[in-house]
Amino acid sequence: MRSVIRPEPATFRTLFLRALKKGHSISMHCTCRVEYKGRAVSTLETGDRLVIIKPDKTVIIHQPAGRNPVNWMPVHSHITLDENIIRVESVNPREFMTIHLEKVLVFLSSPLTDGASLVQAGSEADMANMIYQNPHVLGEFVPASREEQTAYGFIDVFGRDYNNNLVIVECKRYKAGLDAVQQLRRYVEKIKKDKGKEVVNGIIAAPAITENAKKMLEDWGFNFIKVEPPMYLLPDREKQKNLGEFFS
Amino acid sequence: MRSVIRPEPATFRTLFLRALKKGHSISMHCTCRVEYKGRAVSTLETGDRLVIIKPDKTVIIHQPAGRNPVNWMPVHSHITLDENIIRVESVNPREFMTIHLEKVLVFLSSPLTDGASLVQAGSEADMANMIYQNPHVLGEFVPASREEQTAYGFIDVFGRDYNNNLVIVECKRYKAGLDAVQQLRRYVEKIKKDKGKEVVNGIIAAPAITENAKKMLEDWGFNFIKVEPPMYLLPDREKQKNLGEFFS
DNA sequence: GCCTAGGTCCCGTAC
DNA sequence: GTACGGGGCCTAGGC
Repeated sequence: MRSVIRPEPATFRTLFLRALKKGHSISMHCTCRVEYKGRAVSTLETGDRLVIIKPDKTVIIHQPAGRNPVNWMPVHSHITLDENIIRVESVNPREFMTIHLEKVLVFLSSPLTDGASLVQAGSEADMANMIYQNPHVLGEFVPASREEQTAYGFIDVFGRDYNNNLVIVECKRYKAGLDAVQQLRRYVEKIKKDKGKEVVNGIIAAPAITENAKKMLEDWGFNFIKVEPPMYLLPDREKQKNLGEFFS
Repeated sequence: MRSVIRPEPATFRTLFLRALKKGHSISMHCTCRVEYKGRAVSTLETGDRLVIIKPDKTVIIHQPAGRNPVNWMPVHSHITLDENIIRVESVNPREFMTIHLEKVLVFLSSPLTDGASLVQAGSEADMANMIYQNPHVLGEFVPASREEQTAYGFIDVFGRDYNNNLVIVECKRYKAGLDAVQQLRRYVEKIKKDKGKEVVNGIIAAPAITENAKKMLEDWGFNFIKVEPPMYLLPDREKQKNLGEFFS
């Protein structure tokens, strides 16, 4: 572990290359200019920033404000140090970044070890599971399959209503917008066409829906049902994939 | 500017609170556990991470791998230190995060000053500008308005073909997918309906298009035209906003 | 490798 | 404030 304030250029280069080679995590506060060329082109003129280099060769540059990095390079980039210039290169997508160091204010490196991974609940998939296990939240709904792949995308939950009509459910963990309705519409049209069904019902299951989306939903004869995403871990039930039988 | 390896708890608290108060940028490598509750809920068990706290009270936590933070809190959060626990609270959206510090491996803070902002080219807006200034790239196309916010939505480029039919152009800086086609379809349908036009043509202008999207595009009688986003800064031409006249 | 869709998406912009 | 769409989006999951 090393931490050096205002290292001399030679010292910095030694520390930097050693940390890079050993796979340590590097954090440095520095004054620099950044050039990027790849999917777009950009220049960031001189200023003080935080530069992060991870053992997996991800490079992230943060200005002193905002949640998102101002510049970055993806995992598994190729990193070299050329005098006071850090050159970063990526193959796929093909992109380049150069960090022109004017001053290294602080250099810091440590061998961080982290075996944990985030355990999380409240996703759209959790919602789909919850509906599948508690179909009554959608009223007259009998679930049949979950996370079904179609040529036009994934369908969250599949089922029938009490009149035996097909029902397609699109879940959103947040307030549903126009895009959610379009997505549902795409699935319904595809199923109607492919299966030659006259009536296929569509449901948006979400905690809320925007005005415009509600209107478009009604224009297409679909329904919105208010459902909150479950904020707890559900018991893992084996996925049921039987669309073939379902349609027989 | 401070940099301390393995600070004592009391020392850490002093340094942390002082940096927070002074609006310095904090970067620390530490062993910690993280709990989050808000739009979702999550737990990240103990491991070594980089914790960033910015002067604008953004909090970002990075594991030693991957481009994205594993946990974060938005700009303008409320941050307090309670013994060895950093508590972070946000009002909108309402969320909470706690960082349970086990060991501070390195603490680092500096008063970073950065007045620069990213200058970038190659965006979708750049594409729309380029098409507006060089309409011949779309063939028989006469542009009329650009990036027009109308009751029908945000349409990239508007115009007519040589038969005087309305044309709506949707630009994508990357390969266009199903969502792009549906977006175009929505705009075209809206214009047709609201203006009582029989024929409204739709164009996807993008460097490429997926197979399924191409198929859906053709099903709806729209066209794809290959256009690359301009990777250089265009001369800024004043926006022409005359949709009202255009439709008269 | 491509395609599709989710994300504690973030972010700007128009209303 | 909400709504809508872009992003060098990133990332996971299928094929």
